[in-house]
Amino acid sequence: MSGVRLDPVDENIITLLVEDARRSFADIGARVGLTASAVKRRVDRLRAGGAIAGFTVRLEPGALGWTVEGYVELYCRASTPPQAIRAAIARFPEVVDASTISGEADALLRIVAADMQHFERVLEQIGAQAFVARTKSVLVLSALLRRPVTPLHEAP
Amino acid sequence: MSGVRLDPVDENIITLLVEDARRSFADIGARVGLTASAVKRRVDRLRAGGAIAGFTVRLEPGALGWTVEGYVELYCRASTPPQAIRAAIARFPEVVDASTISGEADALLRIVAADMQHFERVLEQIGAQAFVARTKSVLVLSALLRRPVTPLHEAP
DNA sequence: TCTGAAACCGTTCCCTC
DNA sequence: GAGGGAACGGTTTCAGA
Repeated sequence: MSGVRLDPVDENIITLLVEDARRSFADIGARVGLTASAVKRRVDRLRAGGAIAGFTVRLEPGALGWTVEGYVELYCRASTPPQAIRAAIARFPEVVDASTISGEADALLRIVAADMQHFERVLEQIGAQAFVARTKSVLVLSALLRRPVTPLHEAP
Repeated sequence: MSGVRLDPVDENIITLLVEDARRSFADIGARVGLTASAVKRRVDRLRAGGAIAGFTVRLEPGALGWTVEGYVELYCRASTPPQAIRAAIARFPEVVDASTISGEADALLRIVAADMQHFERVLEQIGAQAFVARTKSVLVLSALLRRPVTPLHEAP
């Protein structure tokens, strides 16, 4: 699956793109010691290999009108397939992150809502799904850290 | 704080940039009915207003060698200031997301590690911090959904 | 892996609405 | 205040060596 080998130059390029994805290849090349076309070829290879999934914009939820954030643990009825969970929650744009997890709960969702009433309504609608036995939620009080995933820093 | 007003054209532009942040202004303009310079002015305004925090690359953790992911609840000793938590966990590059939360625990961390041994070692080191009373962690079994935050879809 | 040239794009300025 | 159009300089993207 992960058929990509990254050398230190690739990691430098990725780090620079994490900081600013609209940096020019010439600028990146000047920092890593390559020409623009050499950088482009490496980026193309990283995209083809799947290490780079795409380029996107970092948005400020607060500035877009999203002021309430919370996590919701989902406890599902016996033998609910993960795909059923996925299909049901994908209909809610407020769910920005969802994983099946170990432990007592079956899944953990991260929800971003415009305000508390909005959050509550989404929570009710999710709790009303047929496969949901119960939910347990916590609100985010303040964001301490929000980092993109970067290349391996050192051997574990 | 959120001194930004977004009209439907702004939301279209942001949606297109979420899909591909390296799209040219001319290409975006052709899709929203503006010229390249008009699009640039709007993007500049969105950046200045804080709605757009920057441009970045979407990476595939698995392809970069990160195979284990988990959530860690932090239970801290009485009156640990959030900034102390932040300062301590910021030293671990494996912590990609951290928030103070309501409920019994004080903070929730998301950790991305190379393998299970790596995850365990990070967990031990975080648990050994002076202000940490105990931790409770769950492993991510599979990612169901991973979405970027987008503009308001409809009125809440 | 680099060079070079052509096409393309980002950026700015001025004009119009 | 916001968009259109043109012009300049830098960038991307090929070919070819």
